[in-house]
Amino acid sequence: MKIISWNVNSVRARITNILDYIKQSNPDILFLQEIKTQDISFPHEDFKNIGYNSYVFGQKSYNGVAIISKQELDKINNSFIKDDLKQSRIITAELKLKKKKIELINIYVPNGNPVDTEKYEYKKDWLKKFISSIKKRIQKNSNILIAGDFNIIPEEIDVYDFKRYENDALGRLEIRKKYRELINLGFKDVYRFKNKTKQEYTFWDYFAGSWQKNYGMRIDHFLLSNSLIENIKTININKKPRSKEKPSDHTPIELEII
DNA sequence: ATGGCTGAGCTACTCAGA
Repeated sequence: MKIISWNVNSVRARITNILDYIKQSNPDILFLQEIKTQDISFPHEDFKNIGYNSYVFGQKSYNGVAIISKQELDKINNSFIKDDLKQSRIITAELKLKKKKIELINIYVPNGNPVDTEKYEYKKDWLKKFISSIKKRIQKNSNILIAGDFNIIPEEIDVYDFKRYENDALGRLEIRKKYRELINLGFKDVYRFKNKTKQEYTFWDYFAGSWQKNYGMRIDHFLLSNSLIENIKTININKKPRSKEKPSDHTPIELEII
């Protein structure tokens, strides 16, 4: 079972790249973030034509998340938290894997910049609500997979120049502590669990030749509840899509579970 | 490097991203 997460920075602007990538990587389930469109203008047909169902929580212009899946998924839910700004940032579903029921949670965490503004407060509040909901969920179902664009640099190793980001909304200790708080509820950051010292990134800015200079950061993550650790087969950051024409600024992170 | 580049909505320019 291959599950992939990718912030595509507009599903419609990226549709050719996305379809090519699906054909090459053959995921069972694909989490998309920043689809930047409403449900009504989501390219459902393009995914249907290559054998995938689409479950979409979109909005006009900004944000938006979707789950693309070969098999039909149950219990699709777009109200995992109460979002004060009513932004489309979480979609959840249930996956049956052998005898386990796994709650799939696809997230697009607010960016939060600039710090010391209402945007930063929104990110903090959003994370607080999210952690609180996860705490409740994990008491009912211990099998949880959270993946998406967290907009959090977990540790110094996860960015090309930490000093530049230590007071940024992605790297501030206050925000990184939220990430640790979430993990301490009973999760593993699968990439870091499998790669203790490796320095790889999932995002590179469009400007100033960031990609060419490898000025990147690791802000897209897979968290698996401790109950599912034994199911991990591989975790991989696939840099190829970032090198294509008209790329997203993020690249996919790929998880295989058995 | 609080910049520069990209996309949406719309057709001139602002907002948002990280």
